[in-house]
Amino acid sequence: MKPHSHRAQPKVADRLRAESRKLTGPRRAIIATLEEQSHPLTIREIHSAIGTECDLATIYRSMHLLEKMRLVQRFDFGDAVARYELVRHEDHEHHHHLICTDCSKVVEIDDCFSEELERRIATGNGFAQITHKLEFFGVCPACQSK
Amino acid sequence: MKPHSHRAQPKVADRLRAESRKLTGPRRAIIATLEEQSHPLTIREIHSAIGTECDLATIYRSMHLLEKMRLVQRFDFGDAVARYELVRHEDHEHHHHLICTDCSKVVEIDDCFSEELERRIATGNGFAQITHKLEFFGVCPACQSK
DNA sequence: GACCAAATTGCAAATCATTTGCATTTAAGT
DNA sequence: ACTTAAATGCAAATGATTTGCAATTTGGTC
Repeated sequence: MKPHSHRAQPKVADRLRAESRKLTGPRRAIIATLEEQSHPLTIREIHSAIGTECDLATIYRSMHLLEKMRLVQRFDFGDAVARYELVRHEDHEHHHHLICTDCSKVVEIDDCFSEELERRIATGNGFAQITHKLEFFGVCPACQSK
Repeated sequence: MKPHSHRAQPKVADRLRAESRKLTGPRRAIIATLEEQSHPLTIREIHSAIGTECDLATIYRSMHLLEKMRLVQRFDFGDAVARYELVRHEDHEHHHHLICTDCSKVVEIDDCFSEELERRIATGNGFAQITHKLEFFGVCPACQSK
């Protein structure tokens, strides 16, 4: 049984409709795919999970839209490939990852440094609307014993 | 007068020689260019600073080598472009940036969260050799008043 | 100071991720 | 069913980065 399967779809449908966007076949498939995975997926991974019934360009365009609507979140792991994760709960939107530099295994990290540091950096430099990107890298247990 | 001009060259020359690498014209030019800037430069910026006397491919190759030798450091700002900064002091190798999302102005940040957090994340997940990438984004003072 | 081998370069062609133009299709509301 | 804006597929374009290969350099040697 798929853990969260199709739970987000109605919510997504409403959000799309609210902006006179459409819940199309490809978009259903993309969201269903993201729902089954708890870690960020690349466009290519989404594409092969869906099964080529949908063009790559369509996925690129959909991800841009969904990102702008804050329904998905984009992550950059430093390789030149975008990864996307479904936003399941608003309060979980902010999180990071721990990526194995050897096998690319991804662990979700909920810890983050204190907001006080961010605030200090913002005010110290006069910047507003400050955010940050943070990802951790290391060698996972399995790869350490190779 | 250029602040740090040509100060790193001899050190770099030694490090290269130690690995039977060569200090060539293009490499001198690349390093000289990086020395004049305190913020990370893209390959294209380095190329146009040097003045086309050197092929783009050569710069790409040199940056890979210099990065592997830890003479330069690569940063990713989330756009699909690599940026490189000269490593001036070993003790300053670890730092981050604050980037204006409007005008791309870059401010160097020496603050970082406590190593304790990193250590907790590492041990908590059994990972070794842990590192992290962290960059801040916001709107700089100048762009706030536009 | 010439000589050699290995390292490096320039140039062009190849990759890879992502974007875009355009004609055709489709979801949503009436 | 009808209309229309939104979305899609396909192919071609972009942009960053990489790579093959022949021609040049650099650093060490005699």
